[in-house]
Amino acid sequence: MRPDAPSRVELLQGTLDLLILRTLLAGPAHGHAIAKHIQRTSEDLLKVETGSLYPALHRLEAKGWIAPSWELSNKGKRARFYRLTPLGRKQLAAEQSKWEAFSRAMALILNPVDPEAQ
Amino acid sequence: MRPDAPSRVELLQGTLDLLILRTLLAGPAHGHAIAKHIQRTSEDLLKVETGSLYPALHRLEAKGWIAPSWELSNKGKRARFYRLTPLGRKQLAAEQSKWEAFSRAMALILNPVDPEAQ
DNA sequence: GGATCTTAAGTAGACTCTCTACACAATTTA
DNA sequence: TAAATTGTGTAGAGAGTCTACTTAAGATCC
Repeated sequence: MRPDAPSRVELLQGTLDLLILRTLLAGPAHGHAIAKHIQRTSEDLLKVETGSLYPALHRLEAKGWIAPSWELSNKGKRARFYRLTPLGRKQLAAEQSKWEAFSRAMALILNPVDPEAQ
Repeated sequence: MRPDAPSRVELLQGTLDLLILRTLLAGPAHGHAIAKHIQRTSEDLLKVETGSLYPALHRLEAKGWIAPSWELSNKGKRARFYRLTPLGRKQLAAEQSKWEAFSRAMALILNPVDPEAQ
């Protein structure tokens, strides 16, 4: 058990969908595993709370971007596995480019190139 | 007058404070000018609506990060100029590094390096 | 047998922030 | 006189994340 979060960052609103969709690109997974993957892959910078995770999964399912099925986890427990739908792949691509645009816009403001910014 | 937004991106919640503080680092400015600076500097990717801008300015003022004073704009109209306070500079530094951490975390997930991600 | 830990899914409600859609006022331009 | 520009502001809706719970089943330990 890790003593405590190194320096956790709160999720910015609107980014969780993208994180979930991107995680599922590697293959189907259940909620618990998705959250762990995000936390581990982000080197513990991000942590998805269950109160954010499950509503988000239901939201994505309702929009037809992911599809669920009950299966057994590798610990032998019943778990709801989600997989990306074709629509979900399109959404992933859209959200990814939206993120890149936003990220670029932030960079433009935080690190201005123009010299007249006195 | 520009025909229409090229491809505008919505602000992610929690980033406007950072954008405002960073803008004021270049010197005092009034609300209208801050919004225009953000839009122009981001190459029209971002646009701050007045319904977001003014509540944000009042929020930052209430927290002691910016300080207002009525002055005349260069168009000769009364305008509320805000300047960064010392506390505001600290906050700017904190939010900037929070953004960088978050941005790095997103990159880790969107572009995983590890090859076992099958 | 009972207690506790781990794995897994879930809800309720608070909270924050951005947005749309307005109102208001002064000045300039047509 | 009308309309555009500059500038500040509010009300209310909507979205999404958080804290703080609840429930359940299997595993482990005493």
